[in-house]
Amino acid sequence: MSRTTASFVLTGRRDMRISAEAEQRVRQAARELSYRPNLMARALRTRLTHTIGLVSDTIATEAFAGEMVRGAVATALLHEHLLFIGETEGDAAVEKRVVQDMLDRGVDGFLYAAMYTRHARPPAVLRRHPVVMLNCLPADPRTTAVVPDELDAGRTAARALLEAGHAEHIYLVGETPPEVYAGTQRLAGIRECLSQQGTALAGSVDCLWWPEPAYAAVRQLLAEDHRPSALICLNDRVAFGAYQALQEAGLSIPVDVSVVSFDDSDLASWLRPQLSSVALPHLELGRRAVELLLAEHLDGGVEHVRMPLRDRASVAAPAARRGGTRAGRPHR
Amino acid sequence: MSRTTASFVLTGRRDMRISAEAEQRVRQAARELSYRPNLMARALRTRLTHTIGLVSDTIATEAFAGEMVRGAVATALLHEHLLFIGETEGDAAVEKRVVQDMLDRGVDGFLYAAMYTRHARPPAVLRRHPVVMLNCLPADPRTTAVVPDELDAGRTAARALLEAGHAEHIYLVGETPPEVYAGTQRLAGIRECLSQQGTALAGSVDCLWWPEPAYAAVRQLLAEDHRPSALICLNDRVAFGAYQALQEAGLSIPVDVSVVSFDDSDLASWLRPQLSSVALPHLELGRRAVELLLAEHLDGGVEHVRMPLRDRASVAAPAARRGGTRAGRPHR
DNA sequence: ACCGTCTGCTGAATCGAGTTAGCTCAGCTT
DNA sequence: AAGCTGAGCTAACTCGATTCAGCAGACGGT
Repeated sequence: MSRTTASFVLTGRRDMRISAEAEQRVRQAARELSYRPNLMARALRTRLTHTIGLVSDTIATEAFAGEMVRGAVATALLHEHLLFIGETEGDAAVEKRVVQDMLDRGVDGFLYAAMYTRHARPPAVLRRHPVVMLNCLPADPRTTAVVPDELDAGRTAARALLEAGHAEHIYLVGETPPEVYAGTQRLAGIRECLSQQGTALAGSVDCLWWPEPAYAAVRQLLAEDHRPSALICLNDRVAFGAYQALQEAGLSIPVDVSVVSFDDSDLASWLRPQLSSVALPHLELGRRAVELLLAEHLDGGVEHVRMPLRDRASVAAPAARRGGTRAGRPHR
Repeated sequence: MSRTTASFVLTGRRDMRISAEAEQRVRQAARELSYRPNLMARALRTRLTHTIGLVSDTIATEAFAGEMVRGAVATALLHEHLLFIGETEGDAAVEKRVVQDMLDRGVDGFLYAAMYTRHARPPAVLRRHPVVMLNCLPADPRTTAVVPDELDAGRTAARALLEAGHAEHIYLVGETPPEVYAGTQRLAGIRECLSQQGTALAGSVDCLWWPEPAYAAVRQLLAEDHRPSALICLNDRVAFGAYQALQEAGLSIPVDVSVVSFDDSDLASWLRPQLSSVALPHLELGRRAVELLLAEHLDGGVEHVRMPLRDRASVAAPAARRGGTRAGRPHR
C-alpha cells in the first residue's frame, strides 16, 4: 500500500476511490502498529493543530471562575482539541507576547477571556484569526462573545423576593458604577422587575463588593434606623458582610430580613443560613465559547447565558412590621 | 544567503563558521521580514515543541488552587514555553486520553498535578517522559515531586499559639484520617512543637473539613462545657464553622478564644476578625515544578515548599481563666 | 482494433524548518 | 608549483504527514 492510500483511509476522505479490501488492510496494519499520526507533521501541511489558545487576564483571582476554564477544557477535549492557557495579568505587553507564542504554535483559534465581565478589546493581531470573547464584551459587533445574562439575573433576584411576599423595604447593597457591567445590568433587571409589580427599591447602600465594606455599610444603614425587609446583595461577598452586620444587630435571617445575592460562589453554601444566590454560569460560558469557536462560522453577536437562581435558605416571607421604622425613604 | 546559513545564525549555533558580515545580513533580513520561525516545522525536525502538559484531577474545585496553574503558566512563559492543560476529574480513561493527546502534540514534559495533596500514581506511559509531580507524592522515589511542607506548617501554627502565651486548652478541629496527607502531617508538626514546649493538645474535635460539620462539632464541644483557649483548625473552612459556633456561644475571638488555621484562602481575610492562617504556597508550587521540569536533569526526590504564616487578628494572649471548666481532659 | 471512461491506486512534490556532507577559494607550506 | 588547511558557505536530505497529478487495467461502445 502507498502512503497516499493509507492517508486517505485514515483521514476518512471519500473523494478518492478505495476498495473495501484495501481499506481493511490499511486499518489492520494501523492497528497492529498501533499507529498514531504525528500531529506536528500534519499541522505543518494542513495548518490545523487542533489546538485552542485561551488568553485571559487572570485565571485565579476570582477563584471560582476557574469553572470557565474547566468548561472550555472539557468541551475542547470532546472535540479532540487541546487548550493552551495564557495569563496576561492585564499587561498589554504580556498579552502580545502570549498571543504571538500561541500563533507561533499554530493555534486554530482563540478564546479571549476576562474573569470579571467587562468591555474589552482584543489585540489587533487577533482580527485575522477566529476569536470568541469569553465573559467580556466586544466593541465591534462582528465579534462573537459569550457573557452571563446579568439583566435577567437581576429580574430573577427581584422575582425571588416578590414571590416570597416582599414588596417594600427592599434595599440594594453594593455600588453600581457605570463601567461595571454586572452591577448596572443587575440593577436594571431589578428595577424593571420591581416596577412591573408597581414597586421600587426602598434605597441602596453604596459600597465596594467586599465583605468588610459591605459590613460597614449595612451596619451604618441599620444605625440610621432603616428597617429593611430584604437585601439584594450584588455578590456573595457583599452578602457575607451583610450577614455579619445583621447578626451583630440581632436580626435573624430570613425571619427578620431576607437576603438574595449573585454569583453563587462557594461562600453561598457555607453561610448560615445558606444563601440564595443567582449563579454565574461559568462552566456553561466556557462550554459555549468553545462550541461557537469550533462551529463552522463565527456569526458575531453576543450570546447571553442564563443565570439560574440557587434557592437556599435566606429568603422567607416578610415579618409583620412594627412601627418606628424609617423604611421607604430613599437612602444614599 | 542559503537557508542553511540563515538557520545557523538564527538558532545561534556556533559550530559552523560564519563571517560577521554574513551574520549581520541575515539578522537584518530577518528583521525586515519580521521573520518568525514556524515552530511546527521546527518541532517536526527537533522533536521539541517548547510545550508542557499539565494534567490534573480538578482545576476548579478547590478554587484558589488555580494559583498553582498560574505559577506554572507564568514560569513556563518565562522559559518560552506554553502550557496545555487537561483535566481528568479523577477518571483514569480520561486521563489516558488527555495524556495521549498531549503526547501526540509532542509536549516536552508533564506536570502531573493534584488539587489536594495526596499520594498519586501517574499512568505508565509517563514513565518514558519527563514528569514532575505537583502537589502530589510519588510511590517511586526516582520521580520528582513538589509538595507543601505540611509538617513545618503544623509547627508554625502551634508556635504562633505558644508565642502568644497559650500552652494548655489548645484543641484541634478537623479529622485526620491516615490517607489525608495534609491532616496527618499538620497534626504531627503540631504535636512535635507542643511537646518540645512540654505541653500537648487538650483534645481534638473530629469533623469533616467543611464549615457546617465544624460548626456542629465545635458547638458540641462547647456544649460539653469545654473551655478552649485556642483552636487549631485544619483549614479555613473549618475555622469559618468554628467562628460561627464561637460567636453563637457569645465567645469573642481572639479575646476569649484564639484561632489559627491553614490554607490562607480568600475566606481568611473576609472573616471578622481576620483569620491568622498558614498559607498553602500554591503559586510557588507551580513555579518550582516548572523550573524543575525544565532544568537539565530530573533528580527524583520530593521538594518541600515552605508554608508561611499569614498573621492577622485571630490570635491573642489567653484570657485569665475562671473556674468550672473541663479543659484538660482529652475529648474525642 | 480503437477510443474513451471509470475504478483503484501510486510517485513525487510540499509544508518550513534543522542537519549532514561536501564544495570553493584563499593563504600558507614545502 | 603542487599540496594542504581551514574559513565560509551551500546543495540536498530529513522529519511525517497531506495532496496533486497521473498511470495502469478493466470494461464498454462502435
